[in-house]
Amino acid sequence: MQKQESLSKNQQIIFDFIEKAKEPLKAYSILFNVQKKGIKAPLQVYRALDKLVEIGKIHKIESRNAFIACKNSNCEVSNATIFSICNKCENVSEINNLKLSKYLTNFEDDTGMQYNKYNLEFFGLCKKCKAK
Amino acid sequence: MQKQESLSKNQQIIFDFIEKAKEPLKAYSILFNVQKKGIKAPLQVYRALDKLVEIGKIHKIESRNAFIACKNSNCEVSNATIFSICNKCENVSEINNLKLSKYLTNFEDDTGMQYNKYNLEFFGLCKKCKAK
DNA sequence: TACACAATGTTATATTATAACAATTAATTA
DNA sequence: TAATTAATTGTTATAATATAACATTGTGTA
Ligand SMILES: [Zn+2]
Ligand SMILES: [Zn+2]
Ligand SMILES: [Zn+2]
Ligand SMILES: [Zn+2]
Repeated sequence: MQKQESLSKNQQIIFDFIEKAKEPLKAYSILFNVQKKGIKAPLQVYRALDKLVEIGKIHKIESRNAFIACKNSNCEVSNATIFSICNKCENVSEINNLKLSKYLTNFEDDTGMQYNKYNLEFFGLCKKCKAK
Repeated sequence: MQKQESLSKNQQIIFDFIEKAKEPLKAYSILFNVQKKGIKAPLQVYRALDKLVEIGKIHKIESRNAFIACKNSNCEVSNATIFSICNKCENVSEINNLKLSKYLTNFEDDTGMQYNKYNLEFFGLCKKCKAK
């Protein structure tokens, strides 16, 4: 079977919902909201999420257990992610900084370990919250 | 109240256990193992973990929901963490790379956001697992 | 068509984490 | 030292996140 081009029914439903959202969504919040579309069980959500993460359409924000659509054409595969997270308003956005991503992709430590993936999360206060 | 110098009883018990471990430990695994010391409930573990993370004695590996002792004198406060994670043997170690940590600490994006913390996790195959 | 694999449906359960409230211990300061 | 305040502990219950196991259905390929 060739590499999948299109999403399956459940994958599409769940991706559409995440894509429309302005903030990262939690699995059970997604479940609650797509029940009208016929998705009834957590596992149906988690399976779709797993696949969407795998193919890079969405990313998991590990520190929040939440999922966000990829808006970065540079990371069609989800092996190199950088996020900016506001600790006050919980706004999350994907950072698209070529210099930084190159730096990280090329990073080598002294242990001989071979890296094929990384996830970086920056925390702080966004401009709005800082002003308050 | 001044900044705490010494750990409380529960904090010490749980820190000792994590410190002796060679791999990151999960909260309920810790709970199971310290029950003989009189710690009976999840909340007792989570409270100690929260405090230990806050003061930088341990770190949470977000992608694994597990905790590891800090072995890096550079990050007595847990606001700047970099980990190396083997996806096969699950070995985790803290990376102490001054150049990289400086680069990240000084990182600024174009949104005017002010960062005071970051967490970076690299994934791949360690030397051992690569050889197999 | 026959095969292999991906995706779905369903029920139950495992794992991770917090709420709420009462009691106790330790540091501060008057 | 006594009163005050903050940190820590103990305890029960429950919330939130995630996976196991198994049967079935869809989909692309040979
Ligand atoms: Zn992305
Ligand atoms: Zn904000
Ligand atoms: Zn550390
Ligand atoms: Zn390994």
